[in-house]
Amino acid sequence: MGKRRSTIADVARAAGVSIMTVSRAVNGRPGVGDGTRDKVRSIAEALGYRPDRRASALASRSSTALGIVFPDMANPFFAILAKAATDTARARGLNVFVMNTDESPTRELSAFASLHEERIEGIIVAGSRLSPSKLGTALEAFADVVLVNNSTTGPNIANVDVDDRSGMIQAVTHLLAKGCTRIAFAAGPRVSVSAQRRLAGYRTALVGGGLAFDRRRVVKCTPDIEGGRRAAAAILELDPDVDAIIAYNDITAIGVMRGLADAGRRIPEDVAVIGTDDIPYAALVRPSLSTLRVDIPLLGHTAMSVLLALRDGTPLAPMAALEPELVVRESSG
Amino acid sequence: MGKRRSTIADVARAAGVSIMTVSRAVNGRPGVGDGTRDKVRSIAEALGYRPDRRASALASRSSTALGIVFPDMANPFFAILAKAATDTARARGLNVFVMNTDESPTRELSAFASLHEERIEGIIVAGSRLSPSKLGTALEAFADVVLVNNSTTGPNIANVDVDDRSGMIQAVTHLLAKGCTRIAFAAGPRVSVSAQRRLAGYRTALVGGGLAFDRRRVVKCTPDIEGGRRAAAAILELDPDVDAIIAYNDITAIGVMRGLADAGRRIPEDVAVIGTDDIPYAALVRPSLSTLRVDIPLLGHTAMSVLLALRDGTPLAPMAALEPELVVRESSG
DNA sequence: ATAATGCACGTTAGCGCTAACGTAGCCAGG
DNA sequence: CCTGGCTACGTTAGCGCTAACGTGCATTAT
Repeated sequence: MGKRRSTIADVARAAGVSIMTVSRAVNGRPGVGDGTRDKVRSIAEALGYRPDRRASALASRSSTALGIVFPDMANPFFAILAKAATDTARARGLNVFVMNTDESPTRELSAFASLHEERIEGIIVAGSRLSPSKLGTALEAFADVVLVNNSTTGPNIANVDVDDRSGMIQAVTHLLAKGCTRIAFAAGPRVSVSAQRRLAGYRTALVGGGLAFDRRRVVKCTPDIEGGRRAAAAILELDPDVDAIIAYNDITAIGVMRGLADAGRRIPEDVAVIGTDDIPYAALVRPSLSTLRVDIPLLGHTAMSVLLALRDGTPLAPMAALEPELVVRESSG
Repeated sequence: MGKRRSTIADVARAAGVSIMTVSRAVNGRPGVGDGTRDKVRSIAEALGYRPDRRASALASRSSTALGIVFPDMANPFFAILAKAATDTARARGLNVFVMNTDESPTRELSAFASLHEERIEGIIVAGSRLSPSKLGTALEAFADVVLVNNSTTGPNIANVDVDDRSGMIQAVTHLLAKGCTRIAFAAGPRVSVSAQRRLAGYRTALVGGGLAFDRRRVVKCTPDIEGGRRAAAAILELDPDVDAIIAYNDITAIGVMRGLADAGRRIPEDVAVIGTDDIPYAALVRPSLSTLRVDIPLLGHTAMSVLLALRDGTPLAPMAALEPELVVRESSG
């Protein structure tokens, strides 16, 4: 069997035409007669010819690969987001490099560098852990950028957001109505913009409800199960009579519930818990988790659609933030 | 600001050397003096030069990008596997295209085609949904292949496996010891090799335990929560007195538990349930799920390490299959 | 002293493809 | 009849990089 893969030149030779004609025929571009196009295509098929996207990108100065960067693929929120985004891209024939940064700013920068070395032009960044200025600088390497849940702006940057503030207000209001007065916040990573927005909503709603905002009730933590567990322990130490904990996201909330259980607290009788995102497991854990529901596949699909529109140069209206919806389950029932 | 990104030629000009010297210096290859190397590197840095990997791949006929293909990124098993695999690759400076096939053989083939167009040389395929012959043909396009949980072999193919058969025997034996006699299997997709292996183990253990193997107790299903729910309903219809259900994987098992709950069955009093994989949520759902524990990050890391070894031409001993470990929790306690 | 070696670099020829600009043949209009 | 315009191609010159093979010079062996 012929080991060497066939190139455009092989097809041209076999078809008795020039390589430009093959290029035009294979890419469906005008300037080829119908008969010639069909003939070239069937010969290409017979030879197993597949265009080399790298060479094509190099020559045409435009890539068919995209990138997506986020902190943690083991978090179902990002996994589902990335799934929706990559599926949307693939429906258009575009491949995507998926970069997991493990919550590390350094690794996030190195992901951007790698993507730039691949001469990727369009990327989605979800849940950046970089400061706005560092992020802004890093993003200059890309022609089109979609930021999910981040406020950094720029000429080449579009933003797709969840209305974290509003969601948080819903959560706090619900807890206040339940009679909770000692509401703590397992706040996630300080560098996360959504963490900051959730904190702002938390504070606004507390004050609006006539309660004092107490910075000591805000405990930052890593956004995973273990971080939630540690946050719960820290909160209990500061205020053993805490009666509600809102968590940065659902996996943190799950950790918080474990931490509370370890300390012998009943949920929700002693302490109510609310998460954010409504990952599929939120409804399944014990007790089932109240949370701020976000349509994650829609978010991912939207982010990619916006990126594709930027790429096409299609003008697009600024997006309204997605409104989360409070889902009350056992953990705050 | 200079919009055009700098190329190797810009660096060469600025440093007063040839582009080959820049190439050698930047890539840390021999044939450059220490002083020259440092000087070139600092000038490259100052100009913001980043090598173009596509051009480099084209010229050197070797790519620094890899691929990973699997059915469902929303399944934590694959998300965690992919995370471990991509992290291992990135530690070596390699980027990876992540392809989600949505359980569709057609999309799996199209993923391979896209990867081939990117002239990817090494890929990991986990949980292929293709027949051995179609898979074998599709994989000829790649120089190095690692198959996770698939028996297809070939000159360029390495296999990394979980010992599904053994795991299944542990599960059935445990249920037999509990006194279960009507043990059904929510079997997952028929095309999945691990489903076939789990079925074989199920059958062997049943017969070994003195029970008859009844094909009607094997109900295939999509490997997700909804599939598990439907499988449970189908199993209850065929045998209302079923006393145990083993599921293809943990998310299927979670669906099975929901289906049983919908039908008013108590778990484990009426029906015991056992899953496979031990995804992080298995321990957290209600009731907590007995499962066959697999070290998923290790599996992903191993798969990528094997791929990198193949790429390097490092000879490697054939791998022993990873042994799953039965974790008994409430669902079968 | 002289040839043989090794090292630090430079030059050349592509990798597979496409943008941009040919060119030849055809048809319409004056 | 010629001009102009169109279509269907072909030719040329790269994209940014590296493999392979120079070249010149200092060092060493003989």
